[in-house]
Amino acid sequence: MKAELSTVRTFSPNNGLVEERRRQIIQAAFRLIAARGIQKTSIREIASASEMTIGNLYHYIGTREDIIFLAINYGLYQVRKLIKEINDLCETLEPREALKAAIDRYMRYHHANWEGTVFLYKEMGSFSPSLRLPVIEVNSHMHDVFIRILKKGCKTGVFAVTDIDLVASTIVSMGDMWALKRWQFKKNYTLDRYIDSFTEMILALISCT
Amino acid sequence: MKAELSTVRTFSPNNGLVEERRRQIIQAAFRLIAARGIQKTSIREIASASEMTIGNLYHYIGTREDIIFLAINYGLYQVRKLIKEINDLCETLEPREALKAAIDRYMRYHHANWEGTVFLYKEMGSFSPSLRLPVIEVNSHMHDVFIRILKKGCKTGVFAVTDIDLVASTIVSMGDMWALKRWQFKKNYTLDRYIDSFTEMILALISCT
Amino acid sequence: MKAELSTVRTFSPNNGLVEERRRQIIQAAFRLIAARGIQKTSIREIASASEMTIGNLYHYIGTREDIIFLAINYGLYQVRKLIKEINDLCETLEPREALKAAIDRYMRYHHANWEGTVFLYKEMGSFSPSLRLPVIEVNSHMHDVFIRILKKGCKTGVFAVTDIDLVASTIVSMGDMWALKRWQFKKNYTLDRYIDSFTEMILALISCT
Amino acid sequence: MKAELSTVRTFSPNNGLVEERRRQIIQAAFRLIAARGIQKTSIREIASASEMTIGNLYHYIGTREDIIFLAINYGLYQVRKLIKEINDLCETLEPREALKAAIDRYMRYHHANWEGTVFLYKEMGSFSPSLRLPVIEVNSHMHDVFIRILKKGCKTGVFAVTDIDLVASTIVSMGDMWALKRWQFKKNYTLDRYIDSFTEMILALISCT
DNA sequence: CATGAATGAGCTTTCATTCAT
DNA sequence: GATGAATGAAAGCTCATTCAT
Repeated sequence: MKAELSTVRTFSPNNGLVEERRRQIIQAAFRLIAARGIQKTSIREIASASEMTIGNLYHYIGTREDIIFLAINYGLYQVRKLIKEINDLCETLEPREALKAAIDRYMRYHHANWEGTVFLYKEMGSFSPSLRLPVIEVNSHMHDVFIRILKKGCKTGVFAVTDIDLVASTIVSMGDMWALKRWQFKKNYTLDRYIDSFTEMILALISCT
Repeated sequence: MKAELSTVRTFSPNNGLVEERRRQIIQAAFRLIAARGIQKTSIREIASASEMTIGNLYHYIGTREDIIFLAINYGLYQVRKLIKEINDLCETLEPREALKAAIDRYMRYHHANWEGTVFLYKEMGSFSPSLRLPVIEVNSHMHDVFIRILKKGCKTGVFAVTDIDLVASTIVSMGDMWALKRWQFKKNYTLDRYIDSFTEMILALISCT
Repeated sequence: MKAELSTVRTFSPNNGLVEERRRQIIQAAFRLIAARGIQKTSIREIASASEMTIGNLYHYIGTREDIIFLAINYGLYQVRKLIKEINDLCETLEPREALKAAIDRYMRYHHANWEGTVFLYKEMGSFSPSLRLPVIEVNSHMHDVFIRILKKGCKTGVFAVTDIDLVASTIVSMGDMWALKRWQFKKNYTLDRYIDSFTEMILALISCT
Repeated sequence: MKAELSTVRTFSPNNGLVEERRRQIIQAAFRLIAARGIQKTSIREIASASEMTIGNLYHYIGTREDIIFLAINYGLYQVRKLIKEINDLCETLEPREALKAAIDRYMRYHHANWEGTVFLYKEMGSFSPSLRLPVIEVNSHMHDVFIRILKKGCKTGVFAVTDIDLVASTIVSMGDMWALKRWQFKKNYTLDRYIDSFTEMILALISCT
C-alpha cells in the first residue's frame, strides 16, 4: 500500500500528515462510493465527508482518479489481510479441516464486506489497466490459497480432485457471488446454512471414497 | 419488449422507423455501457456511436433513462430467449443429456454475450427498484431451468442431489463468472475445455454410483 | 392586416390557401400564447394545435417571429374593429351619452378580451421596434376616440375639461387596468359596478355645474 | 429580504460575500429581465452582465428560478420602502398636502424605477402562485396608503369622495401607467407637468366646494 | 497549512428550421 | 401540397481542478 501511495501527488512534505489525511479521505470515499457508486460521488462530497475543505484535500491527492486508486488499494489491502489470515489459520490444520475453515472464513468475509466486493466488480470496467492489474493479482492469490489446500489434501490422499483449478475457482466465485447476488441467495439461505451446504458439496466432490 | 417500447416518448409517427432507430441506439448504448459503465457513457457518445445526431436521437427516445431502460430490456430479452431455447432443447432429452446440453448452451451464451452479462451485473446497483425487479426475475427463471432438469434426473434415479438449489446456483453462477472473470479464466481454459471440465465436475457430484 | 401579411414569406402561390392556413395558425398561436406566453409556446405545439405538420406550417410562414407578428396583428385588428365600432356607435349620440356608451363598450371589450390586452402589454418589451410601432399607433387611435368625444362636449358646453389629454389617458388606462389587474379589481367590483362607478367619476369630473 | 435569501442554496460560507455577489447577480438580472423579459434572459447573459463566470454564479444561487425569486423580492423591497417613506412623509401633513406629497413621491418613484414596474407587470403571469401572492399584497398596501389619506380628508371635511376605492385605484394605476406607457405619455408630458396636471385633476374631483 | 472563490468544459435536453421525399 | 427526419446551436446546470490569500 505504501508503494502505491507514493505515486500520488501531494504538496506536503510531512509524510505522517499525508498518511493521516489520506486515511480520512479514503475512508470517507470508500463509504460514499460503496453506497452510491464512483460516478455519483463528487469530490465536494468526499471532502465534506472527510471533514476537509476541497483545497486542502487537493494538498494530499492529485486527482479524483487517485482517490479511486487509493480506495481500491484499501479494498485490496483488506483482501490481502484476509489471505494472510486464512493462510495462517490453515497452516497447522490437516487438509480437510483447513478447507472447512478456509471456506468458512472466506464466506464470512464476503458477508461482512459485500460492499467492497460489489465495488470491485462494478468498477473494474472503469479502471485503467494499471489499476486492473493489482485486482487481478489479488484475485489470483485468493485462488492460490485454495489451490494449496487442495493440493496438500491430494498429496496426503485425503482428496481426489480431477481439476484442482476449477474447484478452487468455484469456491472463490461462490464467495463473490454471496456478495453479488445476496438478494438472490437470501431467499433460500442464511449465511450459516450456505456455508454448511456449500462446504458439504465441495467435500462430497473431492473426498476420497 | 414491444410493450415497454411504447411507453417511451417519440416524435415520429412512423413505427417501423422508430423501431429501427431505437435498435441502432440501443445497440450502440449497450456496447458503450458494457465497456465503460452507464455513468461514463454520455448521450453524445451514444448518438455518435449510433451514427445519429443528438437532436435526431431525441426524436426517438425521451430521456437518457429511457435508453438505459431499453438497453436493460434488450439484455433481458436475450436471456429470456436463451431460457426458452434451452427449455425447448432439453424437453425431449433424458436428464443426463439434457444437463450436458443445457450447460453447454448456457456457457456458450455467456461467452458470446459477456457484454450483456457484465452490463447487468455492473449496473444493477444503479437501477431503480422497478428496473431491478425484472432482472431478478429473469435470473430466477434461469435458475429454474436447471432445477427442473436436476429434479427430473432425481426422479428417474439418474441423479442423487443433496441440495438441488445450490447445484443450480453453482451452475448459473459459474456461467456468469465466465463472463465476469474472463480475463482470469482465459489464463487456464479455452471455452471448450471449461465446458467439458465443468460439466464433468457437476456430473461427478450428482451422478448415482 | 393584408398589407403586413404580404411581407411574410410563403412558398405557396395560392393566396386563398395562404390566407386560410394562416388563419388556422394564428388562431391556434393566439390561444396558446395568451395561455402560456410567447416563450413557452413552441412551433411544434402551434403546428399540432393548428392541425398541420411542422413542414407544412413553414410553407405559409417564414419564421417563428412571423407568427408572433401575425398574432399581434390579429390582436390589433380586434382593437381597430373596436375603435370603429365605438366611433360608429357614438356618431349620432350627444356627447354625454356618447361618452357613457364609449366607456361601457370599451370596458366590456377589455373584460372579454383581457388575454389580448395582457398579451400586448407583456410582450411589447420583446417586440422589435417595427412591431412596437403599430401597437403604439393603435393605442393612440383609441385615445383619440375619447379625445374627440370630450372635445365635442366642450364645444357644445356640456363638458368643462382642464386637461382633455389626461382625462382620455385615464379612461384608456383604466380600461387596460381592468384586464391587467383583474385579480385586484375583482375583489371590490363586478364589471357592471366598475363601469357605473367609473363613468360617474369621470362625469363628475368634467360636467359643467 | 434576508429571510428569503437564506432559503437559496450557496456553496459559500462567507455571508458577506454571498450577499455582495447576489446583489451583483440580482441587479444584472433585474436590468436584463426588465429589458427583454424573463424567458429571453439566459443564465449565461446574467452571468456575463454581472461579470461572473457561470460556475461562480452557481456558487451563490441554486437555480435560475432563485434569481427570479430574488429579483422579484428586490423589486418588492423597493416598493415596500416607498410605502414606508410615503407613510412617514404624510403622517404630519394635513390631508390635502399629504395627498399632493404622496402623489408627487409616488409618480417620481415610477419615473425613476420604471424598470421595476415593467418587470412586475410583465412577469406576473409567469410567476408561481407563491410568488404572485406577495406582489398582490404589496400592491394592496400601496393602495391602502392612498385610501388612508382620502379617508382622513373625508373625516376632516376637506374631501368629498363618492368611491374612495376607485379614486385610490386610479392614482395607483396612473402611476404604474407612467412607467408602462412612458413612450406614450412622454409625447405630451414632462414628469413635472404630468404630476401637476394629474394632482390638479384628482383634487378637482374630490375637493369640497 | 488551510481556505474556498473562481474557472470552464461538459452534461442532458429542447427547439427553430431545412429539405429530401 | 404535404410530410417529418434530420440538424445543431443553445439552454440550465454540475463538477474536477487551480490558485491567490
